[in-house]
Amino acid sequence: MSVAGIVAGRAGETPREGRRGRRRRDTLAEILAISLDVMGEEGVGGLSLAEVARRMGIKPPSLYKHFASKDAVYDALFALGARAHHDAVAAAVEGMAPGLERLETGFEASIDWCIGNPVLTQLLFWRPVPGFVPSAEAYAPTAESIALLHEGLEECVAAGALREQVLGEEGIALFTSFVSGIVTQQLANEPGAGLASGRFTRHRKAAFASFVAHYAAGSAP
Amino acid sequence: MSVAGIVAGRAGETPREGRRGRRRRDTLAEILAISLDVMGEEGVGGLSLAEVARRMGIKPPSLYKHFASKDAVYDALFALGARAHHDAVAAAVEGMAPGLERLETGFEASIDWCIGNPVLTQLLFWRPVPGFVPSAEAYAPTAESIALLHEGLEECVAAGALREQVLGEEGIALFTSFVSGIVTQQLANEPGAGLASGRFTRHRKAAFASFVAHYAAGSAP
DNA sequence: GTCTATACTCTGATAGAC
DNA sequence: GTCTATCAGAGTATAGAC
Repeated sequence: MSVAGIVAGRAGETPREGRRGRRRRDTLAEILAISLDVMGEEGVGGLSLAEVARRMGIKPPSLYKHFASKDAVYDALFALGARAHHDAVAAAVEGMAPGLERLETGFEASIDWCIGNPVLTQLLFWRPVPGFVPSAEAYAPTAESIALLHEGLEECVAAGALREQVLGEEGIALFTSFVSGIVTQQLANEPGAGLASGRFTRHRKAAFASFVAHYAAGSAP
Repeated sequence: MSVAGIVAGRAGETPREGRRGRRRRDTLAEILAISLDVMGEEGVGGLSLAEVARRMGIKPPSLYKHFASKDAVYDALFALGARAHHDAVAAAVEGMAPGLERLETGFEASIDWCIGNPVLTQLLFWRPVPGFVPSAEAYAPTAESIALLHEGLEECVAAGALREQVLGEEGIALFTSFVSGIVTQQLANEPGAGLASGRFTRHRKAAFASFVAHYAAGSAP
């Protein structure tokens, strides 16, 4: 799902289209979508509400009818991103039979979403905004993601595919670190590349294989 | 080595110490050290030369006698960080016998340095500063680090400890991604923790073991 | 919900005296 | 190398009319 698709149905809209001559859309969603545009161009920490207002064809004070502060915009984007990421992974593994294949599908879906949503990924995983700390509500979907992952690991253990050790803190830490590492390296060093062509994402299957090799039932502890 | 140690011998100096009453030190190094302080407090992208000048007890224009622009400060810090990181890893493996143990020592040293220098790590690995692109000179030590890593992998292959496949792009990508992933997760989610206590760095040996398990000679391709 | 007007603070950077 | 003075601009946020 694209950035625009996450926020609202903004696909096909030209950036400089005037506010008046446009079909009525949810202003709140538009603020978030344009904020993402600005963050993509100026850096995640470079969001300026004045610039957002400029692009919307309104004056900065008008934005404060929708968001109490700049951090409130960040928080809304954090919540939205965490939710979208979780939903993307959950949707990808939905209906699959338990086992390593399902686990790998989730692994891939997570990386896929991050590469497709680099701005939100940076906000979620890198915390590049000085004073901003996400609210508990915004952070909530992350716990769901961890639970989903733990469930997937449990299935693999139950099926005899992975050792029990993977269910501890270590397994979760390694799995998320591997995702984070591939995504971070890719976005930092080769931002424009796609999932298949990226110098790092290209080897995501090898990364997953490493994880499995370490925890495979029958391998050394 | 501490941040202060990297830049110059500033250990034990109190932050508010006046400029006049202090033993003469290299102003250039002091600018960089205080810049790191500010970045640590305000975020990497939140560096303000005015704030640096304030803490040094001088006026902002004076800084421009040493650095042509704010990006020049970032670039100097990038160069310094890349060099320090490389040197830390090189020093750790210096004199060790070739093999997996040497490789793991480098792996650990890299993570160790990053956790000990979170601000420089963010600058080097996350690119959180909007317009800033490091110069070729600043970036140079990174190539040395890659060469050192490649050398270490070659030794392991020669010794029969790892499969030849590790020498391709994939091996380098995975190794650096694993380091980056553990460090990123640790710094983003539990910034204050140390190497041994961190929820993610605590499992760095398991991450290395995963890498080895995947490429171990005799394991499945 | 939008506007005008405004208050306030901060920034990076330059010119030129000393 | 330091200063004063200054530019030229950005930003967040609020008050209050409409």
